[in-house]
Amino acid sequence: MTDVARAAGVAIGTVSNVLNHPDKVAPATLERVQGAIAQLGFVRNTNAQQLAAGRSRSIGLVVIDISNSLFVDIARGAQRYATELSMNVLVANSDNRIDQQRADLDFFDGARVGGILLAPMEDAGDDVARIRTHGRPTIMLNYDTGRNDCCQVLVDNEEVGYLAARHLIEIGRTRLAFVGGRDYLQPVALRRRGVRRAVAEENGRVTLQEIPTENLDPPGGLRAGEELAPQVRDGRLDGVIAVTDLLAMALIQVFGAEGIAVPGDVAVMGCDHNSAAWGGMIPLTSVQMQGIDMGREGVRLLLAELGEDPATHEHVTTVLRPELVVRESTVGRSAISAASV
Amino acid sequence: MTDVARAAGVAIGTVSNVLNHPDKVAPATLERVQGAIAQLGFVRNTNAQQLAAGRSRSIGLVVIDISNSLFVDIARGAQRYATELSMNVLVANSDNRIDQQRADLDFFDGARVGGILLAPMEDAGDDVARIRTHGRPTIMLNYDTGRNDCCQVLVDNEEVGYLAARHLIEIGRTRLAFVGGRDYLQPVALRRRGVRRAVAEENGRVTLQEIPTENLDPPGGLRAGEELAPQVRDGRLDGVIAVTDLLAMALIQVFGAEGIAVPGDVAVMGCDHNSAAWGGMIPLTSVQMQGIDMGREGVRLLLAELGEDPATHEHVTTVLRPELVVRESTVGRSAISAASV
DNA sequence: TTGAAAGCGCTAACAA
DNA sequence: TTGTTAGCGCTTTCAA
Repeated sequence: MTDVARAAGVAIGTVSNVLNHPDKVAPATLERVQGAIAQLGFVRNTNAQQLAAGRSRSIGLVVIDISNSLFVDIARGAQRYATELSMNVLVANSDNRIDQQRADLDFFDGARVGGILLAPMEDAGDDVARIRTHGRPTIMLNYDTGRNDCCQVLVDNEEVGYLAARHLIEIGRTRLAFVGGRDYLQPVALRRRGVRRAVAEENGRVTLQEIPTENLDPPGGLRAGEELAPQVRDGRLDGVIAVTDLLAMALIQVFGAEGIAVPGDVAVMGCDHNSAAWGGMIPLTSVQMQGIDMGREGVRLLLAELGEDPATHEHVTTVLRPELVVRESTVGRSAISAASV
Repeated sequence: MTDVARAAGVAIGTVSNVLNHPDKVAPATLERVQGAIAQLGFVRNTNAQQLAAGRSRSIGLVVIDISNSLFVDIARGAQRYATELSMNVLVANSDNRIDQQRADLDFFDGARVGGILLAPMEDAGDDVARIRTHGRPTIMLNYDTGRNDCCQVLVDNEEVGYLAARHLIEIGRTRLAFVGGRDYLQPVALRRRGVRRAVAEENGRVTLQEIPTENLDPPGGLRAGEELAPQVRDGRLDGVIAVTDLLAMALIQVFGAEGIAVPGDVAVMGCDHNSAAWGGMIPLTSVQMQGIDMGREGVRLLLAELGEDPATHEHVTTVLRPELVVRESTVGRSAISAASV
């Protein structure tokens, strides 16, 4: 910056003003300094800037698994909104490791970012508390701490399950199964509850069986599929809600191999609109998790919290409404325009 | 840090030594200072540290599209290796926008990271040159500038095409088609060349037709599939190489809808082992692009360049060998153990 | 409107 | 082995 000042024949403080308060600088000087900046290819040192200014234009985003498309969407949404506000989002991927997640949080803490967005897998209460101690707001994405100890952006996972079950019921399916996971995972428990509610509303006209699986990966789906296939043939089952798209795709694979038609014999749908399950033979009906909105809203809440007095700040929780995405696996090809592929 | 010094009853320089040169500190003092650090929950300010030290323990990774699993793998590989070296990788996603890519590069330049890994979509020569001017090494991943103006890590894309075609030939397919894109995309041109070479080696025993598509997305694959389906029925085609996995999945989808058996009537394979195409009805044979290795090698080259005198540094290009991944879409279920699902 | 100078929190050379 | 101190590149008063 000293070089720029010399080249433009002004003092270093003026260069700083050109960068930070261009309105406080005479037009002629401004132009001269900007010329020098361009000429020298000057890029200001963010470290020094942050150190001197004591504030940051960066936001740290820590996601537990970047290979899940929900988190990619969150990153995208956060990034786009931050760009609009001329802020920056840095992404750290914890690669499904809880110790890495802690390291990522500490890194951003050390970098003195303005705030942190955290999309965790499990509870990270201690880490968040520590970082908050340092005066850095942290927003939780897609995870309900249940403690009202930070702002949160959630999707109404019970509504996810409800929407899924309603959809199957509305297309005339009456013998349903809910496949997936175990209730210690927050989203599983909530989606299950929503499914039950939708079924209960039908006063016995619709039946529901629940098939837990060891985990949420395709192999679990294959086993569940083998268990369910005979029921489909016997007419005891005509609609399946898998708690994740990956599970749904695995089920469809098994049904296909067993000669069962989807959605003819059985409609199958997922619940998290995961692009890792796209491109399959049968496009999957699912429920959109609003990742883009989640990232965007996270940034918004973060900035709101940054703008408030920490002493009086009240944590807010934004709950997003999920949306049904209807594709072939429940209604068949006929009902969908070719354009939607 | 002043607080830590006071709490431990030492000078601030000693705290710095504890952090940076623990061997230069008496064990008793060391323990006392570390105690104070833990007690106060002190996290050192990376900005100040980098400013004072003039070097950085961070690496910036700029990827053009984080929703492509190759780039996710690259990030993972880079991250894991950097962690081993107690360095940090920050990821910026350019979201397929070239101006965002430039902004990302400038951001890392401003943050004075140790070096930059760039996995670009198109040429970014100007930007890289500018950043290099600032003395920051930049390594190109998965893109050959053809100018030997920086270190590069590439996959032998001609070999990708060759491996793909060899595989189909080895399982007895003789009437092949290469589907995909246009040659202005580097990987497409190279893979096509590899396919041609494999076919040429068969001295006319194998035929090859080439079907360009408008882009590399599923819709392009649907159109190509409709063009090819009649040929399969006539027996004029028994093996297809799609230049991307997404294209391959779209082809399989069309063939399925037309009642054509894969791989019975026609074997179909992709070329980039993209997880966005997993979970489909028919697991896809493809060619592994070694993303993890690419990220890892990128970090290695970066550190090597950082360790050398810039004046004498010679750019190196590492070319990774792709690997065939055989799954059902070319050899059927029988040939694969159920475990591989 | 511009210039001068005091720090931001840390590192590293040097002195004790 | 520990303490002292001069910057690192910038922002931001305050004075001119």
